[in-house]
Amino acid sequence: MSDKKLVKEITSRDEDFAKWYTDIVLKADLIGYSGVKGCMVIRPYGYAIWENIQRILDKRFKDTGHENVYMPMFIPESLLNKEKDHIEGFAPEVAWVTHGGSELLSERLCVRPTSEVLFCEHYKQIISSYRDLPKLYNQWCSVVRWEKTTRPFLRSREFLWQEGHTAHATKEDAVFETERMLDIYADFCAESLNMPVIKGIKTESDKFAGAVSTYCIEALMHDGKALQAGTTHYFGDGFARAFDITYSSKDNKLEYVHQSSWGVSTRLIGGIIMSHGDDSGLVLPPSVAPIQVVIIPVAQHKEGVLEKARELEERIKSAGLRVKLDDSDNSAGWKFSEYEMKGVPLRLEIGPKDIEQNQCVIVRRDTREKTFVTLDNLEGEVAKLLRELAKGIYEKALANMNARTYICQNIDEMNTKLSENGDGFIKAMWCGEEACEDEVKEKTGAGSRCIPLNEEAEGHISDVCVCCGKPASCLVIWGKAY
RNA sequence: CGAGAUGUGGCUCAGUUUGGUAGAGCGCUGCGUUCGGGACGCAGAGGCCGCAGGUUCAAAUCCUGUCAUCUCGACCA
Repeated sequence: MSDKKLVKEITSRDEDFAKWYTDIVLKADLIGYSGVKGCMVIRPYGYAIWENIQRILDKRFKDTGHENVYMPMFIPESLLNKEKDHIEGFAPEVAWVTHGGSELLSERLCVRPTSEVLFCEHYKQIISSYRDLPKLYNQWCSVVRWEKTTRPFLRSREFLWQEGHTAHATKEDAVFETERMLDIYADFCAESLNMPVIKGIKTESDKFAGAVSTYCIEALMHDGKALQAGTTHYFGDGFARAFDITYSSKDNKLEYVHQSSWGVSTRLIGGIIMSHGDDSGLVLPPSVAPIQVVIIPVAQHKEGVLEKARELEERIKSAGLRVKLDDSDNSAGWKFSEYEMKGVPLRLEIGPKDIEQNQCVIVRRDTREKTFVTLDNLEGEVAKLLRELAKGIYEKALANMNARTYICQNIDEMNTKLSENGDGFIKAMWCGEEACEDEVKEKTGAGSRCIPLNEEAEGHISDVCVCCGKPASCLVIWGKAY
């Protein structure tokens, strides 16, 4: 009955995933469009999710010794040009500032698409001894990339992110940092976003411009498309050589530093939406949900109901949770739908009948399961339900990923699996040749996502390349990507 | 960047073919009745039809350009 009304509101997820996604970002009040293509207004409810992501990650960064800084948003063209691979990779999508007021600038400035060169220039100034190392800097900022096709959160021209940039004395230290941050990202996705990811290395052709190796975490969305949720890079001493960042070692030799960089962006919000959302709207992971519990008074005009609701609000707040009491005069049914759209993990209903029996009703957003909770143990039950919901949506997302992961021996099999079961991850062996990588993408639509790091778990499924049949060098996860 | 579609009160859209006084539903405001899954009645407010040119006595409607949104490709966090 109510379902009929709900389906009218947003497009069914399985009918048209792309439209469903757009409906959610707009109707859950996450964003508004602006007058510039690909630049979105992040509204309070959407921004609050980002603030929670920031708060949790920032703590993890600081706990591992990182410091926050802020770099300028403009990069002189000559500075950007210093590292050849880097500029070649980014040139097609940088935005340029050419005028100050009506004056033509003597050198045009690019709006940062990423800040490697700024950090390098600065590191050159402040690093001179092995005693200055490591430098573990991070910045929270926005960057601009002039994308051709744009989608809210997934690919916008300006987006918010954090970028860590570190300088180390040795290759080992820099590689350790690169892998450590990848682990932090993967843990964060699992624990705080309840989104399972696969850790891997990008192939040569997919590497970051200027990197020796690029690591990534890849998540699988509900529709079977892959989303790169985060990335870390090991730079070797390539940037150090281009920018002349050297230090004197203990034995007084001049050495180049070894560097890493790593980032996650507001794209994660897109990942949350597409991992957990359903036909009623968003489903938010408790750790980052702006509102974890919404209290809906039933028959709130009746004596004692609002008072009781406020009392429960205060108790839940005191327990350290984010809670909202909706005492507006919308109907209870309207509120139910509204907060389902917004993905609030738990809904607490309190009405005259409940008060009589010293209880309330708590409904889980993901399963819609109703629990009658005695008020004596309210805080404990709420915390328990939030934990269970977090676990539940993680397992659901993991089950989706597993169900949509196919092991294939050849290209025909890849196409068969994709057309029979829908998009997903394909595990198949690869010889290491770029030509085969391209051919697979051309024939199946699925590109290489990564070479998974967790080899023992991923397994060795064949001795030969899925494409050319020559001896294989590694397992690759293939998939269509956002 | 290539192909296609769409821009009309806050939202969803009708009106454009055939030029002639800007419409509906929802939402919003006020009052009253309601309240355990998107309540109802009555009375109101709100739009130079994305923007800029052009044709015409007259343009939401025809023409040109431009911007934005969506879809599909190519390219990319």
